[in-house]
Amino acid sequence: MRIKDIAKLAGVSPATVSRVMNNNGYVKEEKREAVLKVIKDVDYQPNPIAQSLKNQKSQMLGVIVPKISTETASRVVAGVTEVAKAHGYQVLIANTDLDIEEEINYLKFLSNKSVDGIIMMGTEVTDRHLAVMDKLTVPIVILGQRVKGYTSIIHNDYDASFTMTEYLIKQKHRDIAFIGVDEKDEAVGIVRKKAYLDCLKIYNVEVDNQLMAIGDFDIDTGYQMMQKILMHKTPTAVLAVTDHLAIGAIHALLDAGLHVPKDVSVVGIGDIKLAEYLNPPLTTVHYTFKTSGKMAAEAVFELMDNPEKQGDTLMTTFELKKRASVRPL
Amino acid sequence: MRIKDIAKLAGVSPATVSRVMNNNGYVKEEKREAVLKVIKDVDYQPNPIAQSLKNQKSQMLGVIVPKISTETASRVVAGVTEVAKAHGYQVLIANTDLDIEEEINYLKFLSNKSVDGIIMMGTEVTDRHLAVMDKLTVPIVILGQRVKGYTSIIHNDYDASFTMTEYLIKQKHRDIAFIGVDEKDEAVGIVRKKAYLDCLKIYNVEVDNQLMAIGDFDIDTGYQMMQKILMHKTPTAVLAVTDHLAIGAIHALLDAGLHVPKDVSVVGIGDIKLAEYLNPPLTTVHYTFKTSGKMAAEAVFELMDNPEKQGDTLMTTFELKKRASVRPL
DNA sequence: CTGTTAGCGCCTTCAT
DNA sequence: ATGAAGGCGCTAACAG
Repeated sequence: MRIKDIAKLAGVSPATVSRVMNNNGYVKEEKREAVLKVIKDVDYQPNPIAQSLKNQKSQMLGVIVPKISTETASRVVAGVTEVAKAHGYQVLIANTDLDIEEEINYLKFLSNKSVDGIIMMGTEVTDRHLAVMDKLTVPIVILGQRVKGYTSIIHNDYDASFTMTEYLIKQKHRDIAFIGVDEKDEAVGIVRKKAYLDCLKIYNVEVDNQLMAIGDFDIDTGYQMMQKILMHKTPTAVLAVTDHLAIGAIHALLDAGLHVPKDVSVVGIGDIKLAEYLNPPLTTVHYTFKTSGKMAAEAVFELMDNPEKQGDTLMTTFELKKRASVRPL
Repeated sequence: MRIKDIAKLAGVSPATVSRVMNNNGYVKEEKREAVLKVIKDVDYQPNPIAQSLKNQKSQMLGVIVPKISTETASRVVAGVTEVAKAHGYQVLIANTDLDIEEEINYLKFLSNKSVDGIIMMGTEVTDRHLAVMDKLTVPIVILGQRVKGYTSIIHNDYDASFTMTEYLIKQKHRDIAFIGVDEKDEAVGIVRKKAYLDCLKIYNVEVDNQLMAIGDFDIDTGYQMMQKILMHKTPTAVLAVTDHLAIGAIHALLDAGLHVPKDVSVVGIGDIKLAEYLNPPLTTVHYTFKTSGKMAAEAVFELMDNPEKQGDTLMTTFELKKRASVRPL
């Protein structure tokens, strides 16, 4: 069913139908009603692709995620879709599965007018990303990392990690192990580690390199890193840069016959949904990922109207969730 | 940059450029190379919207999910995107947030050629859904529910629930509580309950209605339903129809001073990622949601070529994950 | 107030 | 082997 058919049925021209549908231009009341009636009768819906081609707008937002099947990503997407819907937009998901090439491919693909704005939830932003991003004609917002010259929504990783470390120190912990991730991930790999180190320094707590381990993002890694640290020394507390790593660490401790938190306190960062239902409930930092997604989407719409605002950095809030996995000394 | 520009730069006609890009028709080798060079030099990418309009294909799959920020949904989407990518397709996410009206709206919206196929992960399929679905011109696959006349990918809810109940009975449990959900969700609300009841019957275990509670899908509900059941009687085992409900139940038991599994065994269904890391690790049924997503996507592509195959029902496998939350009596 | 026309960018006859 | 022309469905400019 095309606009032409509606026009014929209503005894008017296609232009009139268009005017009625888009509510612009003048059209005599009776004709308007006739058109409306036909539209309703045949349940006509205009072809969005044709509209896109004509309007040079696709009414779609593209979201590039490293791995959709993670709690973080799906919460972000939930936030994005919510705002998108409010603007009459659809959301296109590009799942890169942590493949940098894919990220760049999607960046290119999405740029050709197939979406009106891009939200990129990257882990690593390389020069090649920047090369592609510089040529983009649609607004882009980076989520999770700060990228110079581009609007970024970042989680306050530094303060979060610092606050957490400080909390442990105030509970009189001094032997605080650290389980981190590779530095390729700027926010998680570098910033959270720096905050930990800075905090130790400020409080005059000696840094023991053997109490630090770096690995991947998964639970198993947390388990292995914890084991590695235990071979050297048993800390009184462990700061893991993600909740999953913390869970792995807790299991390694239990398997080593250590009780949490009686023998060793453990904290994470991220506050996954189940953190409070773990045993013991995990002390962690709550990030508002859905809100980040909303902010990112709002920023994109903002940029669609005011491209010159490009470059802002917005920081989301966080909240320390004190739960039973920490014991004061 | 349009095809016309490329044509001009390469000294050929737009038609020739099109032929080169789509690898059809004859074009002299030297011209082909000239075109290819220009395309590479200017990093030209055709406008997918114009292609869609012309080809009457959008190269996009639509996925309607009840709530993207759930582990199930995101795993399904991961599977769909994987298969879609292999076919050169993009994935459009429609997040309904459990709103039936939205589901129907999206069904309508997606049908106008804005996607070439739809995967609907519904909780409830009403007559109004069917009315819209009947008019669809693009293939649709239902995931998670069986709908007559439509290709459906279903999880083997009956056998899974039956197997789980049987497992408890074989561990000599007789007072087996049941925490279910509303019957509006056919697969989870009705089928899993029926399997539980059938199994009790077959093994001549008496059904105690006070040991059964029905509520929502979240952890808190599991907690409350368990409390309610405990007011009546302390069962030796609890079958919760989802892992989240099981987690809530475990907490209610702990708060009531009961140990799991020493005093009460608890099992769930679904095998969320953290199930094995809970304390105690949760005995549950593992569903392959990502695989379901893949199957659904493959079925859609299949239907695009052979629409007459509409109506198949594919059942995914499941696996009983025996973990420490169950104690034999 | 309404209809005709042109064009968004691409692909596919048709003619050469 | 290649180019010109028309059309996918829609909307905006221009007449009238």
